[in-house]
Amino acid sequence: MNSRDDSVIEVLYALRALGDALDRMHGAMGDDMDMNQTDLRALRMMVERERSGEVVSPHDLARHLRISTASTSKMLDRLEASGHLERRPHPSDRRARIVVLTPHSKQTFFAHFGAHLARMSEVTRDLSLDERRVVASFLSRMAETIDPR
Amino acid sequence: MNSRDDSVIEVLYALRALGDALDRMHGAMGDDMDMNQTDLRALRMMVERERSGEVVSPHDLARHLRISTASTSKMLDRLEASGHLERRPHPSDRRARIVVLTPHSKQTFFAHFGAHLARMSEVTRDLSLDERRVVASFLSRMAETIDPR
DNA sequence: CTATTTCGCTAGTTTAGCTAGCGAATTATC
DNA sequence: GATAATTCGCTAGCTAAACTAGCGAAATAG
Repeated sequence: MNSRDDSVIEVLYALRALGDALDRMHGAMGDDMDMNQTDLRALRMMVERERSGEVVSPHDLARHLRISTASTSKMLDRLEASGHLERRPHPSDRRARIVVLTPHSKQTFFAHFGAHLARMSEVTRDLSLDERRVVASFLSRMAETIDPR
Repeated sequence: MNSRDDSVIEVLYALRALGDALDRMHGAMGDDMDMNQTDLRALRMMVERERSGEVVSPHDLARHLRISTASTSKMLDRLEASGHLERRPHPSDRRARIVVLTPHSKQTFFAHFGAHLARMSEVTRDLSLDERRVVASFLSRMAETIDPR
């Protein structure tokens, strides 16, 4: 019983350390790319959304980042001025906009994230296929538990 | 070969989702406790350091949070004013200080973190002992890889 | 013993959030 | 079909929390 609890605590401890490490990685990436954390989170969201073939509206960004639509407008100004994205008309709703990443932005993003990604892949490849399944499912369930969205 | 890569990507995808979820949890905790992210990160660091029996100086906090010592001073002012910590003289270096959490602060922290912790423990308890070992070791190695400190 | 470094602090500036409120477009109600 | 209500993104103005520069006190090096 005691050893069971200890093993749980070890996992949670490692989870906290990982969260810290991710924070720091994001912090360093922000410094390198000369942008703040929110703007970088927006970039990450857009990369992910484009990967899965979805379009992103300013409203989506506001919801995801939990900032006001007003602050989102200013953020989009920054990201547009720095050449990271473009505002485009929404195809069906003439009130709305969609935002799309520029090729330059994606290049910059992966140029800075690529090295991390490679090292993270390596660590993951050390796992067996079964272990990857266990880990991926655990991480997903944990994410879902922590923030059901 | 293809399925191997897919399984890696699934893990990394879940990892990103988890990072997002932790961010959101911390954001919500900050809102609930009416404090900003940096101050909350400071609190988390101090809880952790006290757990492992170490003392914390303003300088330690500045390094960990990657903010200037000037900003750290102001942050300590905030945390002291809100009754979260006390500045104490450093036992051996009369220039320096150490900062300690108040009992009230620890109570508040765990009152807000407790529910999350319980749910996270549950998810972890669904794993077998072997799986916990695999997960904990993976998370630790990943954290170490991402940010060797 | 003097010079340099380290510690935390204050003062003033900048950045990036916030709320309030606007016009334009859409959707619901009569 | 007219009009009322809602939704969308934006601007203006305010505030919080970071930053840099520079200070005095204490510690350490030459």
